Amino acid sequence: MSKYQSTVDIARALNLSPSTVSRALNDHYSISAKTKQRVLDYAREVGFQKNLYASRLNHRKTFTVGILMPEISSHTFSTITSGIKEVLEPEGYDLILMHSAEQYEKEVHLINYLTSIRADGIIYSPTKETNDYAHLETILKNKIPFVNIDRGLTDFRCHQILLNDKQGAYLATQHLFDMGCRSIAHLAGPKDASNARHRIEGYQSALNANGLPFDPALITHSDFRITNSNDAIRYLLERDPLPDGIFVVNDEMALGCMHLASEKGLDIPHQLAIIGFDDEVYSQYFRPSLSTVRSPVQEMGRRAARVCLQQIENYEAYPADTQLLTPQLIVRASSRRTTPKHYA
Amino acid sequence: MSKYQSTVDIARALNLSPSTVSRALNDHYSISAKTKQRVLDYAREVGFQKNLYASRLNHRKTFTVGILMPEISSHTFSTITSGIKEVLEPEGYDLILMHSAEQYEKEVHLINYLTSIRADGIIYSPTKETNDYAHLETILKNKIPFVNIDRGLTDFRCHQILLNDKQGAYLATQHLFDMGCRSIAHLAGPKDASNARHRIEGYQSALNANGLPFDPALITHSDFRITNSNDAIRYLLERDPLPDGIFVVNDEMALGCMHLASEKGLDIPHQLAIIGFDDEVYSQYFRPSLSTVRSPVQEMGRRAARVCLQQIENYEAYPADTQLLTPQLIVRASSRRTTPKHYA
DNA sequence: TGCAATTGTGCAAACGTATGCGTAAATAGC
DNA sequence: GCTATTTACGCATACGTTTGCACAATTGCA
Repeated sequence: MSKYQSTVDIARALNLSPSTVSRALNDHYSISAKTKQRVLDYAREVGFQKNLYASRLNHRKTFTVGILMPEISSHTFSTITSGIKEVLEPEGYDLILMHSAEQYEKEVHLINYLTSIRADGIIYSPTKETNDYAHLETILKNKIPFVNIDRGLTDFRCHQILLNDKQGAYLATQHLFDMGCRSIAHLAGPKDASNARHRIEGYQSALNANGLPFDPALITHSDFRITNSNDAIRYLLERDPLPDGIFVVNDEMALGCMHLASEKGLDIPHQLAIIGFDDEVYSQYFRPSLSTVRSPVQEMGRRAARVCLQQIENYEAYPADTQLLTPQLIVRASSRRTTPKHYA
Repeated sequence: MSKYQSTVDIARALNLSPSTVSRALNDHYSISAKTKQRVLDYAREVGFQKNLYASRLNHRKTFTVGILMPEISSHTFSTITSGIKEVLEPEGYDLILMHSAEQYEKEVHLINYLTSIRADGIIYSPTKETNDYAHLETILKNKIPFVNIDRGLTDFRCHQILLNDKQGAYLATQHLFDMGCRSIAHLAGPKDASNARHRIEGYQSALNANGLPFDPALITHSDFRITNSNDAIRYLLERDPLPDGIFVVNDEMALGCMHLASEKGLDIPHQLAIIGFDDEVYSQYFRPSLSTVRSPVQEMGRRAARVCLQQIENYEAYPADTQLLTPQLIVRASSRRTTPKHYA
């Protein structure tokens, strides 16, 4: 059975008091070099590890920040995390990653875990299921530094760092229009995901601005995963007449779209122009390379971390605020049908 | 300043003793329904969260398992994690993900963190820099359930779940030979990564088995990332005569390889056959679709979790042991030059 | 009405580490 | 050689929660 030694055990073994052992382990000035050496040697020999539960019982600050994400397999997640690390690790914070796997129940459990270990701050993104924020009330009541990212929260006041999804979708749709597309379909995300909704809004807004009618038959929903999207894609590809452009809610599904379109022998981009969203690492290497909308995800992580730090330093000084990041249109071969000047 | 209320605070407010409050919060049978309700209501009102540092001070078991990975952006990592969750969450364990970012120093720090919070088990993969295992001695000395995965540890006795990388590389190289390739290059991984080394061994072994000479000029190294591999890829593509097949150490770099080869106007697979390793999600959607070697990563996670559980239940009963998982050859368009019967 | 059984609550100790304070021993200063 | 200072350590307490035990209050039963 695993059993760590304690400072008391060490004290007994070396005929010292626990306080001396504790001070020796923490390199306290008042302990003689000789005693320190004795303690350190013995501690190493028995594989001593401080019990954090005891150690932190006295201390207000834990120097840990929790990151809770619904999804960990995408480029977006790992890059956000990387941005967060960039800011928080130099400040001495440990990062604890937790994964809610798009399940509300787990999210609640893990938020409780993070507050129970008295994380100094929490950076969070909700699951697709999340529409009750009762579990976040505790965080507000205790004034825990908290930042919501990537997926917006409606009717809950807190710091948020979001992408301007509507603008990104607008850019993508406008681009397809500029490339000559006049029947633009949208392969959308889940109806209950706020960023997917905003992308639909941007899509509609761009159609509207260009005098194109909004045809509900040209929009279909799936989740964000390529493996679950074949039916939705086929629905669009088998329409008659075929749309001449598709704005896809993310690159992963856009990939599936290109794949099935190729199988059908469609010429991309001339028969069908395709643009995705997210600029995954692989998107530029595709044939044809995939046009997309890039979100400054690393910057999103950095900002979230900074906002978290500010709250840690002075909670009251920073009232809840939402930052909207600006997306960038990336034009590649999957949509480049002509080359008007402004896209040169 | 954030300040949680304690059971003592609640007790004072409700004119109860801390023990009654504690029992009420834990739904202890000996507390009256009325008192429980009073406590629960008040606790909710003030946003009470149990202090885990105090709570776990008394208890041996924490029901947490730490996962420490050098890299979190790949499909491999997220799938392994998913396999681990599949086994451990139903058993009631919380999973704590930590990221060493290929830095030995961080690895040491985070291993210490995980032992300090008395994780019931640790599932781990070393960084590329790791060749000193002093920090793992503590784990052995305290008999902490521990499983190393994906990247082998040399000269350190512990439970390991690894892929048979040599066999996978052998399969890939043999396949290129079967497709008619007679000048097979290898775009390898970092020299100090054990799985990259094993893949080189498998490559050499297959050359040898087929009577092909090993030409050191046909092997070049890079790290595993596509963004850093252009020079290495160009080195191979600019050789004269051009190799007629390349076995690439992972799919990500194979993608870069296909991309640059296409830019040079090479016909894949007929002038140059390419096969990768890992079967990333996007590989099958490429054009040409990418041949690869698939590792049962989900199963790797499941097995690691099971081995971890066994140790938690009875450490002594399971002496250190290494399991080698069998890779699977996935033949797709990037290497399918002819179609001999056994690849039909 | 008296006594036993049951119910609900409080007391006190324990978990392991950190730290203010007290003090004995060693050293310095004259 | 005596006092003053410094050095090195121990004592006691605190952190917040849990839990064995004691006990008061209530109920049940004859």
